[in-house]
Parts: sequence; structure tokens; C-alpha cells
Amino acid sequence: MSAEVWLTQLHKNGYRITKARAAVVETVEKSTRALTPVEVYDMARKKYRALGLVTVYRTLEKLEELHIIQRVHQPMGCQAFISAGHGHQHLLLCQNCGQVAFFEGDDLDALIESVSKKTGYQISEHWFQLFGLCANCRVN
Amino acid sequence: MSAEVWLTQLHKNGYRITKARAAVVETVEKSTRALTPVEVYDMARKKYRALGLVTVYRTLEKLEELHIIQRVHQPMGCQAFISAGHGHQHLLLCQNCGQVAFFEGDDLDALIESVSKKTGYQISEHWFQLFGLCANCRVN
DNA sequence: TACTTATTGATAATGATTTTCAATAAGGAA
DNA sequence: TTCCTTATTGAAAATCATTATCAATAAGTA
Ligand SMILES: [Mn+2]
Ligand SMILES: [Mn+2]
Ligand SMILES: [Zn+2]
Ligand SMILES: [Zn+2]
Repeated sequence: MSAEVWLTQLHKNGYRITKARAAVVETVEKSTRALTPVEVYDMARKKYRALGLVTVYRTLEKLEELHIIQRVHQPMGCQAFISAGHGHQHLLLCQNCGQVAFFEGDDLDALIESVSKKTGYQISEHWFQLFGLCANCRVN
Repeated sequence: MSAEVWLTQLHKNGYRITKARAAVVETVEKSTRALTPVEVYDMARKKYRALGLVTVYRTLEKLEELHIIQRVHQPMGCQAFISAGHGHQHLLLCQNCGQVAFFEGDDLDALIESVSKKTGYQISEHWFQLFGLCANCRVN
């Protein structure tokens, strides 16, 4: 998805397209690592100087509501966002540079069934995330 | 592990055993759901009225350092703690009452190997957590 | 172009966590 | 037990992140 598509999505849902939003969208859309509100602010302000931090918060909130971006939980903090994956995907994070990759194809049905039987819980969701070193950081 | 063992662990590591710490330890140790600092504060103050919230923060910090408790990440917030699991265990959380269960035996080696091959990442850690309804909340 | 109103950024308010500090009490030594 | 050193404590202040307020502005439609 390109930045234009994100803006179209916002528009479709009744939100106006503004310079502030465009700057935030362009910043987050092209990032390959999860960004905090302040990071987005600092980067997006290079595109649109007048941008306020409050608007970054508000825009991220809306993008998350529309499932265009998703929150990323990490040991150091849980207030960072990345372009959302499509369908059933999970995150793989580089512990060195923060680079994010998505993967799919996790087959947890057997495990979940077994845990459900053992514990008596009815299981409806799962969080799954991998950590390691990206190909780049691996060599350097 | 009982509260006494937790206190012994603290002592072994050079920390003094105080009424404040004992109150915090007893509270967290017997809880079957993850507690936030304020929740610990409110509960522990019934055992030791003079307790300060700051001491709760400080004690939780130390217990986490010693791997006696662990942080629990949830959609609503990531600042809650529960008695740590032993060995390689993962969490199963009741979305209704917050009850926590541990499970083990997740075999992710094949998946991780496959993801590693596809992405080029060297994978060293994983986060895995299940959500659902505990046996109790299931019927009610 | 004109008009309605969502959006904006500055500012203030709030809430959570951390720091500071003087008083206290834990616990090892005598 | 009694001392004595110093880690620990809670109150208060400081800091940091997030949210609410509000008057000015600009998006988008007619
Ligand atoms: Mn999955
Ligand atoms: Mn595992
Ligand atoms: Zn990397
Ligand atoms: Zn339950």
C-alpha cells in the first residue's frame, strides 16, 4: 500500500486529507521499522514544518482504528507503530536495527488444542512475535 | 514458590527484608492475575498501611531483575506483573477475569527454521501468548 | 466562490513514573 | 542485646508521556 492509498482510505471513512496527515502518513508508510509518536513527529516535520505532536497522536490513532497500522510491542516499549500486515501475519523484529519483517504460515492449531484441553481455557486469540538479527545486521 | 522464598531470594541478593517489601511480595505472590503497580499498592496497603506507591515501583523493579516476577503485555496495557513461570513457559490469559495460566511444550523449531530461511533473519527469541476464557468464565 | 465544520497547533491539564532527600529501621558486628 | 553503618522508606517535587480544551484555520462540497 502506498501513501496515496492510505490517504484514500482515510477519505473514504469521512476524514479530511490535510498536509499534516499526509506528512504523517508518508513517514509511517515508508518506514521499515516501528516508529514512536515522537519519532514520527521528528521525521514528518521535515516534510511539513508546522506539524504538531498532538496531530501525530491523533493521526496514528485513526490509522490504527482503520487497521492501516498496528502497534508493536517490544521489551523496551509498547508505543510504536508499523504498517499493518495483511491477513494472518506475525512480526519478526531485528534486535539491532529494528527492521521489521512479516511472516505467515504459523500452524498453532494442534498446540492450541492441546493447551485448551490441559487448561480448560477456550482459546480465541494469540500473540506471536519473533526476535533476532536481520540479514544485514547479521554480517556487520 | 512461597512469599518466604521470594524474601529469601531478595536477602540472598543483598537486599534487606522490610515490612514494605514483605507486603508487596505477599500480594504479588498469591495473585493469579497480573497486577499493576497501583493495584499492588491498594492490595498491599491492607497488610501494611504505611506503604508508599514509590516503594511498590521499586520492589517490583527488583523482583523483575531477579526474574521472580515478569511483566505481562496485554492489549489494554503492558505495565502489569505476575509471578514468573519456570523454564520455557508461556502465558494464557483469560480475557474476562484476567486469570493467568502457564503452558509449555510449544514446539516452534520447524516454524522458526522456515521463517529464518525465508527472511534471512537469525532468530533468537520469541514471544508467544494465548488469550481466551478460563474454565470459570466460560460457563458464566 | 461561499459556507459548514472537521482539523489544527498552542497551551493547559492530567496521569504515570522517577528523582530527591531527610528520617528511619534492617541486620551484621561487637 | 546494643551499636553502628547504610540501605530503605515515604513525602514531595520533578519529569515525561498522553490527553483535553479552544479559538483560528482550511478541507471539501454545494
Ligand atoms: Mn498466528
Ligand atoms: Mn516458546
Ligand atoms: Zn537489523
Ligand atoms: Zn476468567
